[in-house]
Amino acid sequence: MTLNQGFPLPAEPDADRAGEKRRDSRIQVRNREKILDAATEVFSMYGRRGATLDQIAEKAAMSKPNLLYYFSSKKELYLAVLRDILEIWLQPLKELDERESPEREISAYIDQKIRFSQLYPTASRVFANEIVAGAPVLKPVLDSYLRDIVKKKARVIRKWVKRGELADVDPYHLIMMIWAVTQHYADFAVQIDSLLGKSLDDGRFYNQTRKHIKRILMRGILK
Amino acid sequence: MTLNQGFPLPAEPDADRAGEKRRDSRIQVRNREKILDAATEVFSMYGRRGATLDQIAEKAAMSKPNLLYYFSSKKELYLAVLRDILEIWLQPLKELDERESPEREISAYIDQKIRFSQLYPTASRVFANEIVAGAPVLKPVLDSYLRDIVKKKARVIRKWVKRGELADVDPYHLIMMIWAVTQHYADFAVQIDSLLGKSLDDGRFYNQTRKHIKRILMRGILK
DNA sequence: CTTTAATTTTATCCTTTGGTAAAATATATC
DNA sequence: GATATATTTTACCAAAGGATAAAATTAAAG
Repeated sequence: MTLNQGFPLPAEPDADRAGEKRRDSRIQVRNREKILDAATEVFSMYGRRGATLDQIAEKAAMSKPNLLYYFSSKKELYLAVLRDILEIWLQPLKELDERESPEREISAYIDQKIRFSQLYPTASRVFANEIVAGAPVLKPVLDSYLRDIVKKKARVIRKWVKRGELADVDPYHLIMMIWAVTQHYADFAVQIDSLLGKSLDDGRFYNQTRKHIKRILMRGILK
Repeated sequence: MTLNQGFPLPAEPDADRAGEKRRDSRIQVRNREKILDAATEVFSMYGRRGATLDQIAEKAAMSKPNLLYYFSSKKELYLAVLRDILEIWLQPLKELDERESPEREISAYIDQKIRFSQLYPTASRVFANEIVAGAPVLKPVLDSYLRDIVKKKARVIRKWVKRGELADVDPYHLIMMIWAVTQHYADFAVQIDSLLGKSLDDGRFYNQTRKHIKRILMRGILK
């Protein structure tokens, strides 16, 4: 679950220096990933501040100083985790294509979002934590990068409305609704489990949820 | 913003002992409320573990030991905050009445939920934090109290469906959807602000949001 | 094999944090 | 206004937490 393709977040100080340091020995890759996974889990439960390096180190099965050998501070680790998450979190939205029908495109978008909730629930919760906390780290990204993409996609939706293929919905609110509903199943998974005894891990429930969300939303916005 | 009417959460050890202690002098009430408000804010940003008593004390404009005079531990304070939130968070759902039309009732329910997001955004975020963190404290409440209410209300919705007043929706998913969408505007307020430059504090935006959510959802579920 | 570089461990430091003790001050009651 | 009670302040403490130093170990290169 590690992508890390240079995101609009400050890169680690000593990232892509040309060929100065040969990076990524086998063990390097393996350990960084082990740490990132552990960190994602811990950050998802306790947030940036509540998470402790001891806990993360333990979950990654290594000593704290050893962890700090790979990520030189808690903040750097947190940034690395967020970077990975943002990448996969944003991808689906970028794909909305005005040349296709809104029915097809929005349906596909919902599918991808709910898929993300199924595949990366902890990542989703780290993200949720960051935003709920006021996005102390991501704010700049929200204000620039995300803003631009969403604006662009809002235009696509507006076009569909003008073409008469979609009811007269506000594009922004529609996007928010889709985010809210799909992420809810990852972020509030415990609640869902308490009330329904189910989770998206259960394939049957996953599909039922997916279809249900789509049925209501699509009915609500299609002409 | 302080209700605290004996909730299904463990009461403070020395709560309702008959008349042994005369409680709630003027100053007592004022300070407890000041603390609860400060705590709500801090917990909403950093979660239970990330929040610090120093921070809360500072925001409440008193010394830490003074704060601890009113709430004898961080945990007790956290419980008190959650108790208050749960109370107002749950209220609206209890009011769903099968004798009325689903159109009217669900519409009113959405109104109340979005109102909560407008009035108590920080409270909503404390709640979100607790659930995202895996509901370490609220789990028992979710598993019993909330579960029962939701089950009861699911029955109401199912009745509407059988009567043909509502499309064939799954009651649980419908409730989840409403929660997700309405809470989103409080919990992810920063994101909304980044993308739209608006918040529910803005009356115009509040109404636009409310109507938009309702339009799509109601259209999606009414026959 | 040696030598060099990468990785891991052990010991330790300083700051923050939840919480206590006890003295000091303010408030209420008679 | 003296006495008892409630509230606040000051001074601490022990544990936890982020981080560093340096020694010890392992892996890689020649």
